[in-house]
Order: sequence, then structure tokens, then C-alpha cells
Amino acid sequence: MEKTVKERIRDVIKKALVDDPFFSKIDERDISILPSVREEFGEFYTNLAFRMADAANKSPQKAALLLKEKIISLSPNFIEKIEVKNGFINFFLKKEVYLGLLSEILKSGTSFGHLGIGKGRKVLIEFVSANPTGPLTIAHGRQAAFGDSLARILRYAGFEVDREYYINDGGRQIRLLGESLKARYFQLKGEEGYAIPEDGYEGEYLIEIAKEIKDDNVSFEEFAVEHILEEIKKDLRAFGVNFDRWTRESRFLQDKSVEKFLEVLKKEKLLYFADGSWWFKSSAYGDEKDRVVVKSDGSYTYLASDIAYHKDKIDRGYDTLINIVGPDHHGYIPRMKAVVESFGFDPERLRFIVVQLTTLYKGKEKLSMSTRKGQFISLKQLMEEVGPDASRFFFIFRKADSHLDFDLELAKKKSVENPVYYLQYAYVRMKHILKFAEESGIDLLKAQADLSLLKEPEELSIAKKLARFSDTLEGIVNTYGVHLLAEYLLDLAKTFHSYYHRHRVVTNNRELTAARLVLTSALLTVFSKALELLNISLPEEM
RNA sequence: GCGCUUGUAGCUCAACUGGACAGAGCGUUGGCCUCCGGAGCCAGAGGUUGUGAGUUCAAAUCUCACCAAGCGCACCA
Repeated sequence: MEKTVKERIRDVIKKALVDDPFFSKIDERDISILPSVREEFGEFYTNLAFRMADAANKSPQKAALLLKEKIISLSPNFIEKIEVKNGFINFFLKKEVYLGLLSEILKSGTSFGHLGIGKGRKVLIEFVSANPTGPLTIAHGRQAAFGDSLARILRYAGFEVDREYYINDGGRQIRLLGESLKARYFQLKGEEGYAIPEDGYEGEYLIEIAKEIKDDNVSFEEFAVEHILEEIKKDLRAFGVNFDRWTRESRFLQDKSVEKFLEVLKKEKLLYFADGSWWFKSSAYGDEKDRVVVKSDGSYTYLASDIAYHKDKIDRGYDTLINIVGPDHHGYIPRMKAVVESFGFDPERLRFIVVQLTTLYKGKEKLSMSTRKGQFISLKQLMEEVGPDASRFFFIFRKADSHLDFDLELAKKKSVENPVYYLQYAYVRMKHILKFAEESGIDLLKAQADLSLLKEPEELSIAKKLARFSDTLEGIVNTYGVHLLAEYLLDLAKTFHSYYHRHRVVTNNRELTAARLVLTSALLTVFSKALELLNISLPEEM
């Protein structure tokens, strides 16, 4: 696609600065082009003059004026005017820039906004990775919704993305699970002397699983894990989240890679023996203390298999590894960074996203959850209650690292208060206009649209917001702030509703109608794309 | 006690990573249905960004100290 408006402004500034000694001293990223906060400041502005002022020993205002002159002397054809105020340089762009964008959107269709910035770089997003010891909870649901949307957006931005689920199918928890299932099984058969072990799993779901066991001699561990894993996969599919790869912890134990990589670390002197166990020297890489990898009883800790797992990830050749985890894992981040660094992988390229917990409300009433006794609201129950669209939207429309209040009542409401319905309603409305036009005998494709007829401020406002789609996506790629897309969509929907109420698209004026249909159609294209990236369905009717 | 995250309008949250007078939604107050779907729209009120200092031309954002909430601090996962 063509360059975004932002990039075009940056390009012209770079050109204007090419002979300036200041230019060689800065990084290109220091030229920040920001969207203006107020109309009188144009559509975009830069604060570059403040940075230049120091270097040139001038006032920002003077530096700004100088830069302005340089830019004007290049007479860029897309700029209407440039104003300097208090050192800020404000850009007012020609209306044609935005109108031209509408045709571009129609031409490129669903690939509009597709950024080349990923350049095919490989990214691995590991998320959910819930232990197969029970059904997925809403906490996992939020991670799932977030990870899935992030994957979609990164893919759209030109990255090669794999989604991976890591299955902890070994260790103490699984042993407890097996014992718990065994107890349930023999309890069902009416045999005495079987109790759920201490710290075991008391959830009702194990009773259901136990009912399916036909043979006293099954491996209870395996039976439980496979059953629960199937349920997890089913729930995720229903939620609309698919994984490209499921990796089992047991694999790394079976193929001896845990052993192998611990040997490697031993040779590097990053593993040492003390107090009867083997320690990984994570403190050498900024962790607050060293961590045990082989316990004194000879068994591995979770970290040991994670070392093998992350070495495996690195060897698969990813540029960036993204791990989406819950808040209970944040203490674990430094040691994993230490692990990858010890293998020569830049720890900056291992990114952790901590997704905070969700509190469920029913109106004002707070629903308490306790995983301990198996009383909790599962992802499945949530989906049954409010549906996958609303669930996904509510999960992603807040920053991942802030706590989320999820109101079940609100999510179910079919009114303006519910943002999901607000968006879907806007979508249906756009579709309806185009359908209405078609039925009135106006063929958008054949109509010769003169876009200069779009003169209403609301029309220009829509076009300008469409231009920001790419910037929004770029922002998400840089910050992993998926919620920005939800906000963008709400803003776009609002602008559209507002336009709709002030102006009719389909009128007796055929030329004007044609132009407005182009606008509506371009809007619909971007709108659908954004909804798709959030994995929210596009209803035909409501 | 130490570490991480959070603290912004009555409520739920934004603020493009240090930029101009901090923005939305809900709620509230007051308007708007002959018309492409009123499941919607418009307008108003509402703020010392937890507190106090510091750095900077510029701080919600960075630093430090307090205060408050959540989560971690295992030879658990």
C-alpha cells in the first residue's frame, strides 16, 4: 500500500533536514509525527524543534520557523499549510489527501492498512498454556482473547506469527490430578478408603470424567489429562481461538533434551551443585537469586523443562518470542530472561505480557470466584451466558495490565450502553445503506463518483479517521496494546452514527449519492477489517 | 520486609511511551423520531491525574520518599 500520511510527513521532514548537521545526530524515530489534539493545530504536528533547539542553540520557536521554511521550499504537494506555534510545527493537509485515500481503500479492499512493517519476521506467541488440570477459567479467556487478537494484528502487519499452547503434562500437579481422579473413580464404585489427596482437585468435573472410565487399571493421570485437554481445545474452538501448535512438556523429558541442555549449561558453568541440588545461575543475568533446576531427590523443577522448551523456541528461529502470562507468573519473568540470555538470545526479544485478572460483576454485585474448591466461572459458562463476541470484546478493550471489571449484565444488553452492540449496529447500518442504494438502482461500481463533492465536515472527519487506521495498527505493533483497536472502532462508529443523523447518503442527487456511497463503502471496508482483527462477528441483521 | 503491577471525572477506563487547555463510555441534566433501521443523535455539568518533592522548555507519563489496592517472594506449577 501507499505510504501513510504520517510517513509522508516524516519523509518530507527528513528531506528538509538532510543537510542539517542535527540530522546526523538523531535517530529517525526521534522525528515523531503526532496527531493533533485540537483542530486549530492541524491534523498532525511535530515537536522536533524542541530537540533541534538544544543542538542548534536556538529557541524552539526559531528552529521551528527555520524548519518550516525548509519544508515549504520543497513545496510538498500534499500539504495545505504549515503553522508554527510555541515551537510546535502544525501540518494542515490538503483535503485531496484524505479523499484520495477513499478510492485507495476501495481499490485495495481488505488488504487496506496492511503494513509491511513486519517484513516477514517470525514471531511466536505462547498463550493460555493452562495446566490440563481443570476447565479454562475467565482468566484464561482474557489471555486467549488478547493473544488471538494480537496474533491477528501482527499477522496483518506483515509478521509471520505462530500461536502456541504449552501443555504442562508432567510434574506434581499432574500426579495430584491423577490421584484425585482415581479417588473419584473408586468413590463412584462405592469402595471405601479413597479420598481426594491434600491439595488435590475437588472440582465436580473429575466426577464426570470418572464416570467414563471402564477399566480399573487405566493410567488415571493420562486419562485425566487427555480428557481435560480435549475439553480445553473444544472451549477454545468455541471461543474462536485456534492454535498453530501444541507443545507438551513431556516431550522434552522423553527426548532427553532437558538433560541435554542442562549439560550445556553445566559446561558453561551456569549450573552448579550446592545443598544437594543443582542451581541455575540466573543471578548472573539480573535475576534476584539463583534457581533450583534439579531437586535433591533428583527430579526436575518446572524451570528445567522450561529451559529445554525455550531453547527449542529459540532454535526454531523466531525473531521475537512473546509469552502471555497471568499476574501470578510475573516473578518468573527475570529467570526466563536469564535462561534465554544464557543461550545467547537477546532477552529484549523475549517479551512478556502480563494479563491481569478479571472480576466478574452482575450489575453492582461482585461475583466471587474460588478455584480452590472448584467453584469458579469457567470460560465455557461465560460464553453460554454472554456469547463469544461480547466476551472477547470485553476482554480486550482494556489494557492487558490493568484489572478488568466485567459486567455480565452489561455484556448481555442489546443497547447503546453495550459497546459490542454499538459496533455491530454501526456495521449493520452501513451494510443497510449500501443495500438500500443498490435497491434504489445505484450501482456503486458503475457510478462515476466525484469525491470533491464530499464537503461536509463530518465526511472529512470520517476520511481522516480512516487514515488513522494504519497508525493505530502501527501503535499496537509497537506497544502490544490491542485495546487501541477497540477504541479506534468505537470512535469510528461514533463518527459514523453522527454523520448518519445529519446527512443522508442516498438522495435524489445522484452525483452526491455516488460520492457518499464511496465514503460509506470505504468506511465499511475498514470497519469490517478491524472487527475481524478483534475476532468479532459481522452480523447481517440484528 | 523485598520485588512486580496498579492508583486519572460519581463509576469503568483512554491518553499513540515526555508534548499544546488530560479525553471517551456509563450515570446525571436538558433537547431531538413524516426521512437510508431512534437498538440512534445533539448539548450541558463533572478534574489540583493518590500525596509530597525533584529532573525538564514541557510530567498522568521519568527519579526519589510516603499512602492505598492486587499479585508474587518454594528443591510448586
